Amino acid sequence: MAAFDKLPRSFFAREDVVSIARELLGMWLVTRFSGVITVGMIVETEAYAGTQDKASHAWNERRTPRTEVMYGPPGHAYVYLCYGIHHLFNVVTNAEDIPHAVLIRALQPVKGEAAMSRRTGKTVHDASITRGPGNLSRAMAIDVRFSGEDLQRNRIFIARGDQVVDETNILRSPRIGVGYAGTDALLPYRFYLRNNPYVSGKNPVGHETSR
DNA sequence: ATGCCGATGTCCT
DNA sequence: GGACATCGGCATC
Repeated sequence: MAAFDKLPRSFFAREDVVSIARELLGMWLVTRFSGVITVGMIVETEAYAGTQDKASHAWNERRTPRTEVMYGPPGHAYVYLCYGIHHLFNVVTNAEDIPHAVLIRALQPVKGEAAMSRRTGKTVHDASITRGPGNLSRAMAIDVRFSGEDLQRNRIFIARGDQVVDETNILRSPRIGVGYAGTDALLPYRFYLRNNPYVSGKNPVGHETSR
C-alpha cells in the first residue's frame, strides 16, 4: 500500500467541486478487497454542485437515507444504484452539510486487469470494461455497500497517478443523462481526456478548458 | 451507424 | 405509477 500516494482529505475539502472534478483526471482509483488490488486511471468525471444544482440528488436540500452521505464530511464514497442495476461511484467534496460530489465516469485500467476481467466477463482489450460509471464499478468491485466508505482507509481510495496530465488534453462538455435538469443540464461540468478510448459517450462534443 | 427497449431499486407525485 | 447521473442486445437503416 505504501507505494500509493493517497490523496489527503484536504484535496476533497475544497469549495470548488468543478475544479476538483477536473483535477481528478489522471489520478488513480484503487480498490483492495481480500488482497486483490485493482487500479484505474480516472479519464472522465462530472461535478454535481449540491442543493443549487438541479441535476444533483441533493437539489433543493433534498435529503433521503440514500443521499445522507453527501451531507457528511468530504473524502467519502457516495455509491448509489442507478436504474435499479448499476452502482455509480462518487466522491463527496466540500464540507459537512454541503452535499457536493464528483461522479467518476470512466477509468483506464492500470493494474489488476485479470480481476477486472473475472468480475466483468470481458477482456481488457474491450474498452467497455471500465467505460461508463456502471461498468467501472463492476470492474472495481464497488457496490452500494461501500456508500459512506472513508477514502482515507485502504479498501477504496484515490492516489496520485504516475504522469502529469497535459491541460491541453482535457476537454469539457455538458453532463451526460441529465436532460431533466433544465438550464443546469447545459453546465459544462463534465471533464475527460482527449482521444481516450475508455471515455464514455458517443462522439463527445467537447471544448478545451480555457485557463 | 443509429435507435429502441427491457432490467429494476429508490424516490417522487 | 413514473422518472431516473445506465447498459447491452437486437432491429433497422
